[in-house]
Amino acid sequence: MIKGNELFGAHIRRLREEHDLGLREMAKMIGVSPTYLSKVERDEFAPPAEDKVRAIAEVFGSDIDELLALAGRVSSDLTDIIRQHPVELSALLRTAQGMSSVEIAALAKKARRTKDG
Amino acid sequence: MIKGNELFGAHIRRLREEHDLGLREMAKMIGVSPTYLSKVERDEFAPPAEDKVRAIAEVFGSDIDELLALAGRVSSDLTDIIRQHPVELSALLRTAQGMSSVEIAALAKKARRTKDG
DNA sequence: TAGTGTGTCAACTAATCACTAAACGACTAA
DNA sequence: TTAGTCGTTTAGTGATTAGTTGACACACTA
Repeated sequence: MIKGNELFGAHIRRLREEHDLGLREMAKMIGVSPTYLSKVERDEFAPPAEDKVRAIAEVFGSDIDELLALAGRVSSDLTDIIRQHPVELSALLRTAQGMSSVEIAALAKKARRTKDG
Repeated sequence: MIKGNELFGAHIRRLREEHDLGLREMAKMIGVSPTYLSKVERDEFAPPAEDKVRAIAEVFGSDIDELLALAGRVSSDLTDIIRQHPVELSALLRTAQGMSSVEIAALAKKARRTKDG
């Protein structure tokens, strides 16, 4: 889980320490230099590119979309989906603006029924 | 309306010619150089940044989200919305993947009812 | 006390993005 | 016939993104 208003860097540093993982070791796992990871973890550098964020999510078993959001990004497969029906999906998303997570989840459920059944 | 599989550049060139607008004149309206617009229109350069695409949509009265989609982009306010509820909205969008425009429009309508009460 | 592991600092960099300036040939109108 | 307009060509540029390298100080331990 992501704590309060934890920034991306602080969040992954906490995860890394909770998993007793060294900086160099983790850097190797996600394919960046230790120096870079250090700066990212202290939020001195902006969060890395999408593929690196995905690698991090995989290491810790985090939800990819949630971690990408914390990194200020949106998964590229989602923007691809929007570009296929820009008018309708833009309207849908703007309506979802201001709704609660529970309400949106209910809407997603309704969508699944519409699609399957 | 966007024709068949018209690229961004070809599309805005057609719009411009239909409106009897000169290249230099339009370039001035949207705040770029004529050179740049010429290259964009022939799809030699990638579509411009979001603000320029918005300016173009305004000139021709096009739907902004539709034109942004043709430019390979998604409005930044939409990605902001997604980042506020990444888990739920990602699920919703992936479910919408493969649905028809009509089905998605119906879902958006349902959402509006949910929201308003 | 030499060696190893920890994170950090300063200084760069390669690639991509989003453009611009100036000159050019073809055409038109005066 | 020269001045004005059209879109195009060549040759760049400044800003941003997404990182890297190598040296460094500190703590532990054999």
